[in-house]
Amino acid sequence: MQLQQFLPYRLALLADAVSRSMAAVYHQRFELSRDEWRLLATLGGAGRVQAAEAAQLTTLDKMQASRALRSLQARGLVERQPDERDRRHVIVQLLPAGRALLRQLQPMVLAREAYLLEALDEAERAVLDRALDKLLQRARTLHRQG
Amino acid sequence: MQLQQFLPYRLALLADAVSRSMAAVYHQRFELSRDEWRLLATLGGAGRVQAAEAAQLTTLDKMQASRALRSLQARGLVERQPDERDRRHVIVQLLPAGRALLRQLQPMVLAREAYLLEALDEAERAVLDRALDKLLQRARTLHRQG
DNA sequence: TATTGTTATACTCTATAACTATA
DNA sequence: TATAGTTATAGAGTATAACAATA
Repeated sequence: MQLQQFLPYRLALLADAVSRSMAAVYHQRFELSRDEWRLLATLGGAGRVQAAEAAQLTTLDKMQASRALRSLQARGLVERQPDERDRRHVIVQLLPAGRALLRQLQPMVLAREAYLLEALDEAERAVLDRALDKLLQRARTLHRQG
Repeated sequence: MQLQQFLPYRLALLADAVSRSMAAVYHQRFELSRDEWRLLATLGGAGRVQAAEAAQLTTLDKMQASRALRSLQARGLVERQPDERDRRHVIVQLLPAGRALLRQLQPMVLAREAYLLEALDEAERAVLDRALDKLLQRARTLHRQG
């Protein structure tokens, strides 16, 4: 068995390298954690959402989301308000400062993503796109079964 | 921007799900860490190698490799001996117990990898194979440049 | 009694660098 | 003085569950 050819290993290396190349922007340059960056990006397209919804959209659990949102609020980037109709819920939304930061950050990470994808032609991108979905589905099936 | 369509996010989710589906075997069933599993798999195909070589083949740094190898030795799975020609070097190799464990473990993870890849036809696998390499190359370029 | 979100805590990983022994 | 490997340690991330407020 060749570890270098083992799909899980190759995916781990790639995801790690890609993640680091993005973190160079959102972490080193904007001092956001990965979770904070994910929430910011999601809230940028989502308007007002419940905390649980924001967590679900970013694949964070409620605890990770809670901590990241608290930190974003402390920096004045997002607002958290109790939902008046059910005060157990918290409604989250970007503040202008968050929007401004996102307007700076987003083009930079999208440019990096574009640079990565330039390695592939249209047909290859289409195959990759479907392959990632299919593999994810199967990996989750394996994971559910233990 | 849609986080769900963002390549780095999708790769992270996939690599994480795939990694968990493999850890279900090597970790939960055989009580190996990811680093230990990587070293075991590599030593299975490599014979006697220097510690630094083993580290390089598994993309671990010398500290991670040192710890994982110590733990594998403590369990009687690998042997570490000083190199008589240069006693700063450590030569590592699998012991029979390590080989036996690998013979049990390897078919299980390879079966899981095969199940994942069954989601794709031959042409798709070929494209994925090249795409992963090309993306890794570009991600590393980005990472080197900061 | 159940649900949402928060807090506490312990555990694992990671990163940096100091240290040991050999050369 | 340089190298291979080990050890120490601090920081970040992760996982579980106890907890408070509300329903």
